[in-house]
Amino acid sequence: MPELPEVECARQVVDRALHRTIVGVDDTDEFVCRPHAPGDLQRALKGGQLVAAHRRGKSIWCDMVDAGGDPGPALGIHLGMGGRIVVTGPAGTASGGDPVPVSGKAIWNRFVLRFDDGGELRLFDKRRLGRVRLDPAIDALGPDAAEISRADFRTRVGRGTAPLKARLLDQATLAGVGNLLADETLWRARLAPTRRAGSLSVEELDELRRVLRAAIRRAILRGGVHTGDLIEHRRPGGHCPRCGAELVRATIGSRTTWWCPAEQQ
DNA sequence: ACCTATGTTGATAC
DNA sequence: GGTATCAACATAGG
Repeated sequence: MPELPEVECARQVVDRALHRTIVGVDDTDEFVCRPHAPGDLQRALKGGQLVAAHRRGKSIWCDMVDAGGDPGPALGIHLGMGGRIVVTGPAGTASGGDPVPVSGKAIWNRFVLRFDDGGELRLFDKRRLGRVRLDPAIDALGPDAAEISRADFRTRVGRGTAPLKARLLDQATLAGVGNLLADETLWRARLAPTRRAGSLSVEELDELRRVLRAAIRRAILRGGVHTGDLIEHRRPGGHCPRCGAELVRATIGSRTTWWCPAEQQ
């Protein structure tokens, strides 16, 4: 599920793991922890504490201190296509806070921090496309989609010959927009995903930014991008919930894309 | 068996 | 160098 709204919720879950001493690390999943070797993360994290959880786009990273209280490497967490963060409280207490109960095989816990109070932070990810690494390259990401200024949005999004949807999905342009949020936002803005990004007027770009920010806020409040008004209609035979026209489907930016051919221009 | 999937990335070709 | 495209990644579920 993870696009920006889901990742912000996950970051808030990570907040509950702060200031707890790490006594155990399961970093044995070589795909999720790549390019680190098993044991690398354990050595870097054991005995330390997470002290802050940040997010930019779909990436989370945590500031660390070591056992002596000195700054350590940052711990980067990416949820991939379907990862979730679970943080449990001290042993014997209810597992805290996760809005949707997560249950499944232990093998789907791809990375685990165990704290001295008996609680854990887990990256639960059936699909295994999530990722954990030290000192992730956050600078490679564009500005966060929920924070980007109007001026930056105009110059970064409103250029180039790629289809508008591909531009929105480019995390180096703008961080946080995924496939569902892109379709929902373009539908709300009445813009065709096939438009060349550089062909948008300043007015269209400002409106697109306004609609995107509203869609993000709404998704955070309602529990995820899948709650968007268009999303349930993204299926064969689906119709535009505003005008009733049959939606069309195509692959744009190498992702499945649905839109209303009558309204989105 | 075959297809699709809310993401990222490295290779490739302009 | 910048830009754009897409297969590959690992796995589950329809």
